[in-house]
Formats: sequence, structure tokens, C-alpha cells
Amino acid sequence: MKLTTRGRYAVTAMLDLAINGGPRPVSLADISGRQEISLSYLEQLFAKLRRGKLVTSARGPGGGYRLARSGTDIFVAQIIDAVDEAVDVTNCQGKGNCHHGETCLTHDLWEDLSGQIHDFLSQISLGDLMERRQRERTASRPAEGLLQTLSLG
Amino acid sequence: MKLTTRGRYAVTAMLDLAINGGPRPVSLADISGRQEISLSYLEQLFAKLRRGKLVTSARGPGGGYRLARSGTDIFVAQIIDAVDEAVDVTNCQGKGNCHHGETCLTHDLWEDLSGQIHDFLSQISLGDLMERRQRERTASRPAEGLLQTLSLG
DNA sequence: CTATTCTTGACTAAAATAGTCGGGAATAGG
DNA sequence: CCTATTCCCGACTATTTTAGTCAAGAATAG
Repeated sequence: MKLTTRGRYAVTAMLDLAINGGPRPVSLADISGRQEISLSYLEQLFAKLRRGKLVTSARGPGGGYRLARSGTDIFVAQIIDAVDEAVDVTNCQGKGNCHHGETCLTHDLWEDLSGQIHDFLSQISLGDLMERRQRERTASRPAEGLLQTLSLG
Repeated sequence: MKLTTRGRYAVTAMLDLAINGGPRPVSLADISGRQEISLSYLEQLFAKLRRGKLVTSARGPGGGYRLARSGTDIFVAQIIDAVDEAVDVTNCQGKGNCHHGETCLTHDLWEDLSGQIHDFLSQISLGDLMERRQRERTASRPAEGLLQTLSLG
């Protein structure tokens, strides 16, 4: 598990799709405009998201992308996995040919650690993110918006 | 919060220090040999770890680095923070000058998400990692090592 | 005094990331 | 059929980050 800006882009784009897309597909040009991500870069990301079966596509005018299933059934970890193809964290490829034994152990530990992060992100769905967004929106409506903004950075 | 190989190196090196260092300091040359990380690269990492007050140094023969405090009191998140200086995930720097409002919300969401990962890693100490390592070691001692290896990848 | 070790800064090489470009193929709507 | 829209794909480029190198210097144990 890696955590990079590419993953963030992908999650952002998918969330945009979840929010702005209903039955009708959303074009990448729209997402590009709203989220200020380069169109061509989005194309690359969505090619991977499609291969990962997270979205479906429709060509032609009025076409675009749709979530392949409900947002409550698409998890952050799946999105990141789709665009950030896995790296092998061990440099001995699990062959155990490390020189001193220690090496492999620490690698296992890291693998384990990133596994735990993966599990964690596997529990957060797009639906959860939308819900949270909704909560924050309504909460900040009664003019307490400034405080909210400050506390959120 | 970012999760890169640099952070892994740092955690590995710190764990090596926790395991192999008692009252006497451990030289970077030793860690370099055991963990197969370039010495000069370790120097860069430990400069940051020292600035982050996670290790103390001693020059001269027999010198090296020591944990600044007990391994049970040094957490993975601190190590990663020390070497992977924070990126600003918002591209509007919290000024709220995004074009459509949506943008800032998704950024907040991501910030929140990485905050949760940060919290998670703040709960795992070097002591925990050593303990786990110990468990795995003793468990694999009675010749079941092969199975262990297979299941761990 | 000397070998060891940290300390620092500048530099380089390699890899990953982000973005560009140009040409396609499918298709909705006229 | 024609055309604009949109996905699709591969190659290419630029930028940034990561990893590693090099060289000089300061502290210190013995």
C-alpha cells in the first residue's frame, strides 16, 4: 500500500462521480473542470479504474463514466489499489535470500503494517465520504462556517 | 501523511536501532550493513530523525546513534513524519479560493482521511513492532518456518 | 595523533508522477 | 450519412521525488 497524490486524485474524482453522477454518466471534461485535474491525466486514471471494474463507460455525446455499483459498495482501498499498482515491499521477493535474517523480518513487519492500513481503508466507502461531507455542509451552514474552516486547516 | 519507501527505510532503520542498540550507540555503518541501505542515504535520514528528536548521536570511535527514548515511546507516525516532511494536500492552502467549493470539500475529506491514518500509525510503537517480531520468531522456531514464510508472502 | 564516526552541503542518477499530444473508435442527434 | 462529443490508447515529455554519491569538516575515544 502506497499513499500518493495519484491516489488522492483518484479518490477525489470518484467522489465527484458519486456526488454529481446519478443515472446519467459524467464526462471527464466535467470532472476535470470541477476538480482541476488535467483531462488527459484523468483519462489515464479512469482507464485503470475501468480495468479495476470500479466504473463503467459510455461513449459518444452525453456519454461519460458511471460508478460500476453503489457508492456504499466502493471502498477507498479499492480505488487506490486500482490506480497505484502494488509495489513489492520486500527486496528479496519473499525468497528469504536476505543476508542476515533481520532484513526479511523488518520487511514482513512493514508488509504487515501496510496491510493494516489497507484494511483500514477497506472499511471506508464512497458512501461514507459523501455522508461525512453532507454532515459538514449542514453543520457549517449556521454561520459557524469560519470556525469550521479554521479547525479543518 | 504520505506512505513511501523512504518512510519504510526510516522505520526499518529505527527498528534495527531498537533491536541492536542498548546503552551503547549503533553506527550507521552497522545499520547499513544489516539492512542494506546506502550509508549516505542513512546519513540523510538520521539527520532528519535527529532533528525530530527521535535519536541522539555520539561522534567519534564507538559512537553512533541511540533512540532518544524508550522504543515503547516512539511511534511509527513520528518516524514517518520526521523523514517525510508534510505535504500540503490542499492546493488552495486553506484559503478557500477554490473555484467551485466542491474542491475544498474533497480536499478536507482527504486531509481527514490521512489524518485517520496518521492516528492509526500513532498507536503503533517500535516496542510493539519488536514484540510482534519476537512472537513471530518464537512461533517459527519449531520447524514450521516454511509455512510461516509461505503465508507471509 | 589517528582512526572512527557523525555532520553538512552540493551534486547526480534513476524512478515515479504529472501532464501533453495526436490519432482513433463509438455513438447520439440531426 | 455527417458531425460533434466522448471515451480509448499509446507514445512522448517535463517535473518532482527518491535514492545514492562525493567531498570536506568537526568531534572524540584511545
